[in-house]
Amino acid sequence: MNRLNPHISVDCVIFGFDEKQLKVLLIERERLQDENLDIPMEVLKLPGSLISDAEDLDASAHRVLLELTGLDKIFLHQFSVFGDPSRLANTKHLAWLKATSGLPIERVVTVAYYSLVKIKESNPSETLLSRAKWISVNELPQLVFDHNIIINKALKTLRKELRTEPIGFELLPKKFTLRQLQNLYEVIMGINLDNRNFRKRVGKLSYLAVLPEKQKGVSHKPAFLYKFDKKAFEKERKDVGFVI
Amino acid sequence: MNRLNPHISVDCVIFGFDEKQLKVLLIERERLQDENLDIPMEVLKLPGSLISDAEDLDASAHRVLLELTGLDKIFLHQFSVFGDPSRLANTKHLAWLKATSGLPIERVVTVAYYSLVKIKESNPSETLLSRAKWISVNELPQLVFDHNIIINKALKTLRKELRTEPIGFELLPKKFTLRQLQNLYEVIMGINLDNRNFRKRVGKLSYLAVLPEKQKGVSHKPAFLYKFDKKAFEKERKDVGFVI
DNA sequence: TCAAAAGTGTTGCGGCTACACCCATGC
DNA sequence: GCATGGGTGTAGCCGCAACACTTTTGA
Repeated sequence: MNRLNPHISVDCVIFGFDEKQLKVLLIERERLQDENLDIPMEVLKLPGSLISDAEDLDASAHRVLLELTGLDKIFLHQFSVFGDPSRLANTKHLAWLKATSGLPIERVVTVAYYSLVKIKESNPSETLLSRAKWISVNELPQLVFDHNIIINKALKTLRKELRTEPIGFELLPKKFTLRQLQNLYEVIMGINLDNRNFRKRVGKLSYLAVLPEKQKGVSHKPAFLYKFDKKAFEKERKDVGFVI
Repeated sequence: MNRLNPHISVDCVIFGFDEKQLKVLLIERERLQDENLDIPMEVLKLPGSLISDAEDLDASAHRVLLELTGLDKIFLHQFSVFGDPSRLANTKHLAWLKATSGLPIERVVTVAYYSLVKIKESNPSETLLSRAKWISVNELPQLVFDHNIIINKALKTLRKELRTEPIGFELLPKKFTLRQLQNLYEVIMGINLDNRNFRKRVGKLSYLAVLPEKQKGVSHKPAFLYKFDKKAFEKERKDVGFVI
């Protein structure tokens, strides 16, 4: 009863932020034994997996993520489904999938998740480490199947959510400076923020708590460290007006 | 090649607004020939269907909707996937599904859409008319499978989208009064809006166009009619600041 | 002492809220 | 003429944008 279900998969777009760039964690697919290396074929893919029969979708996605980053209980949101009947039409990619799964694949509908991880705290398992790569979202190569489309939609979703949900913190270390937070918003949203106004704004947030601690070892005035206070956020959350 | 795919379905939460209440279009399921009417069983369900093999997900949802409302090219958004392995666990419901589909159902992952329709312009086909019912979201009975959960999530999604997207118009007649628009927001969001301020606000919107026409046959001062100008909206759309 | 980033206040403007009365129509 | 909902203006407050200099540290 714990067979793989060859009709449904999950794919995870795992975002990370390295202080300068927004990145995505991609996997170098296995080479086939008889692969003809003269015929070039995309080698990078999103981490994903067919679901297994008795497994919930969210559980599948968590499993993929745990295997890949060593991280448990992290931010993970289902954001879309991709089910175009021709999404696996690329014959090279399909042959690869059949060979590696050992299953008779016909049509696969994939449930897409996006995840936010703290790059420095992630810890890929040994076996995957060598095949996993953080790639900047601005320098994505052609990926297998429809994975570029999936990432684009994940990015759009992330930008939208970031405007209304306090999820930026998920991409930063537990303790972070206001400058790091500002950079994160600037990079992901593609905007510039006035430093003073930004500080005034976030200074009012009850759920952004300053710590009695400063940066160390920087060759300039060290900044105070902050943390996201989840409990304060849950308490304070009040939905504001709407925009028509 | 156009068999039904017994692993994946679509379900549509079709919202309508009747000036006072937000409603959902539900279907009375067929009775089984040998159904024991002494054993009560939920009779209402969301309109939905297994997808067919060569059909895109969106196309399936559009098909369901066209059959049900006679409406084509209407607002339809995929908003979630429900894939809990035990979502079909209710043995009565499952027996019913097997009997009506004639297929060996094991696990079905369903892709959920929500749709906004103008109740008065919808026109269910003869065969469905008698089995389709508009039910207020405040008076929902127990439905089959996990359909109550699906509707709740659709409602949450609708409220969220309504705050940032101009989709309320989809629920109103092509020509509507400002009072109708205000009622719609008040009912769906569960808030009260100051009439003067509401008018001032929407008065500024370039994409809300007043028509040289008034209501007729009302026993009070007739209101001007407005329409949503989609082109003006597309042009004007500029993403505003973000909320952290 | 220099380089690099942290941190800080004020002013003007525009948008939001709160609030009460007259108007046009059908009956 | 009365009941019903349509339609209008103002004043105060708050939040947001614009803008430049001093401070603290390591090298």
